[in-house]
Amino acid sequence: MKPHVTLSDIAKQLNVSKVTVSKALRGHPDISRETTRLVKKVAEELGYTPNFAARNLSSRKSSTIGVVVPKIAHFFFSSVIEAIYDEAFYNNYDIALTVSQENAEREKKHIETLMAMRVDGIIVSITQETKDSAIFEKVVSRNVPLVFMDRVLQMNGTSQVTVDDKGGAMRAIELAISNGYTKIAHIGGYKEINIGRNRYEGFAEAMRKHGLPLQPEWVIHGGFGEDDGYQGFMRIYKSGKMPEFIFAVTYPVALGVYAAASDVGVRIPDDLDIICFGSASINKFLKPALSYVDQPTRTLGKAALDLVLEHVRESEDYQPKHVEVPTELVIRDTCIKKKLILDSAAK
Amino acid sequence: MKPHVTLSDIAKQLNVSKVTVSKALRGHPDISRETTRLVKKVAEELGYTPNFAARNLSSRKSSTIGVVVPKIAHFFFSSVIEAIYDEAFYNNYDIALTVSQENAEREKKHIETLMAMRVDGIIVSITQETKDSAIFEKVVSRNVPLVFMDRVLQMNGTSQVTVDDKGGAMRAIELAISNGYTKIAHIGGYKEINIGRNRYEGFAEAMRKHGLPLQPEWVIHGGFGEDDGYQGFMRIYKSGKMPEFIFAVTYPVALGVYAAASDVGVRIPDDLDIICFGSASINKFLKPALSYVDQPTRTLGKAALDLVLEHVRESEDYQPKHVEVPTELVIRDTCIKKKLILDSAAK
DNA sequence: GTGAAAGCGCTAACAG
DNA sequence: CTGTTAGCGCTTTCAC
Repeated sequence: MKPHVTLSDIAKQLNVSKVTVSKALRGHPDISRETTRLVKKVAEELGYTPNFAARNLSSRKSSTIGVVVPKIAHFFFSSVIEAIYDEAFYNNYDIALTVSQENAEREKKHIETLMAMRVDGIIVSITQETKDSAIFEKVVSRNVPLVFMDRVLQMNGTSQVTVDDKGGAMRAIELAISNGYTKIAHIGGYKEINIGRNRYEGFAEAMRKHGLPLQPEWVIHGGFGEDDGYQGFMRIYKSGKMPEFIFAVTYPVALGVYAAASDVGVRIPDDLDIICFGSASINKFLKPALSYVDQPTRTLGKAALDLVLEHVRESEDYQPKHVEVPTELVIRDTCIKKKLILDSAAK
Repeated sequence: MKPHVTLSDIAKQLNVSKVTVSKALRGHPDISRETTRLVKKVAEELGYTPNFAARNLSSRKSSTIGVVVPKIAHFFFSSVIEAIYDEAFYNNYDIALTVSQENAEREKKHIETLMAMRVDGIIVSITQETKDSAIFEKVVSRNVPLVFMDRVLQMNGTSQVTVDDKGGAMRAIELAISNGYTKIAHIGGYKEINIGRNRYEGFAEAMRKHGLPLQPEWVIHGGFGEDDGYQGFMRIYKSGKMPEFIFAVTYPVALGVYAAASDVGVRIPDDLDIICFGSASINKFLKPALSYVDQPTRTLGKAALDLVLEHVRESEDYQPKHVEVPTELVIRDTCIKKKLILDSAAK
């Protein structure tokens, strides 16, 4: 069996040139309707499959956007990714998706692979541990459009799509305060990364604004996973000084708090109330379902893709942008006004 | 700025040929250590990035495996995918991941893209609605190694990796029976797809074996998502004939049952007990945590990748394989022996 | 409307 | 050990 049908095979059969076939297949207006029809028919019959490697090499573009995310088994990312896919599909682009597993070295390797693939642009959400921006500088110096998404690095020549982390955090804390809480803890992410830093700052600012002191025992910094939530709670618990309320930096961290609290017999939300940043589709099945600061994942994914494409298309002196999408407070079974209700009941 | 550094640029600078550079960069033993060192040094200095399109075109291979899954925001798939990535990484392969969104048309398009990319092999988990195997026949006829994973199509020339759906389902039902239940319902998947069919058959066979009749009201067939679970429960509920126990075809379906049950005031596991196929990392935070038939997702992903690579490497007359990985019953807070305990307490 | 020529950047096969 | 020769399959000019 001949390994692969090529343009020439079709051309030969029709007694036209490769060029005609190439153009016809791409629907180029140069070619007459009749010829186009014929070419397509024969291509179909022969079972022609274009060779992207050849096409990309020759055209110097790939019509694919590279994506690097730290995790995939995670509601936030898988949801954003679906949105990116949909938007790419709609724009006739392919996505080359890679997963860094929160590992900076892998991240670097993936970006190198994407550049070697000559993707038209790259969207990345950095790992927890990414410090070195060298690889990203390299991307920029190659004139490959680069968009940071959610977890970003501040860099010239790159666009960014983030959520309003600080504002969202502030409103969450203010909700807690308006519910009567004053002993408020924060299990936060690394401060080196924007989402960790900004959510912390929103927390701190809201506290300051309402004259509440920050207790060092009640401010924890760590990673963004369940384990980190578990450990974070335990550190607070063992300090002997229990807060009334915890603001968790991510949904998984909040889940970790649930697990830890349950292990030591602390009841949520009665003994300890909680709110977090982000959610998951399974939240409605949690008892109690977490109230949370909603991150519009689809908006985020779509915005990220639109930004790269914008950059891809405008070429030369494109001015990178920073898009910040707003958050929304969603109230479920935690952080509700029960204290106030109790207070008024006591009267 | 010169768009891209090429082999020739390096070659020129060193006064050697492109071939020498090419070989040196790939660590070919032909080239002396000294030359190799020099070449690599210059490549680094110049910021050389290989061009995969050119490499693939010339070598007629891509060192990448295509993957098509129906969903990504889903614990089962995201976990399997992580395993596939890890195994590919370990074997120096790249993964081209695509998501069909349970849409057969997209699935087809993705497979065409992967073939156009000349991936070395393809792993696919078909959509709920995939009927037509034509596109897969095309893959096989092109001699592209094809491995079906979890959701499979029975086809000559393809390998398969599945879990022991029937056996797992049987054991789940037998557990329920041994716990004293006789009124057992099944909210199942489409019977056209192996996982739906086999889990149903395991259920049916276990029932038969223990002399329990199948009530038509208690056997529902539908999709694999939360909605399907919700609807399925409601159909059973509205039939007026409530079972004591439900076997849900997937974890999301079970979640849908939770939601529906909660909406109509049916308590789980007291009024209605349940078990399901598959789980999720958040299960431990559910109240009650679901007992389930565990699918070893990492094993599945690794096996799928190993199978494609095996096929890729053995070329010619490779005999496709069917690997079936065993399941395990995991007991959490549902389907426990409470009925027996009650019985003995009553004596 | 169509085609001839040239080349994208790399590797395979062979020769030295 | 190194280099020469020939493409891989396609798209781009630019003629006709």
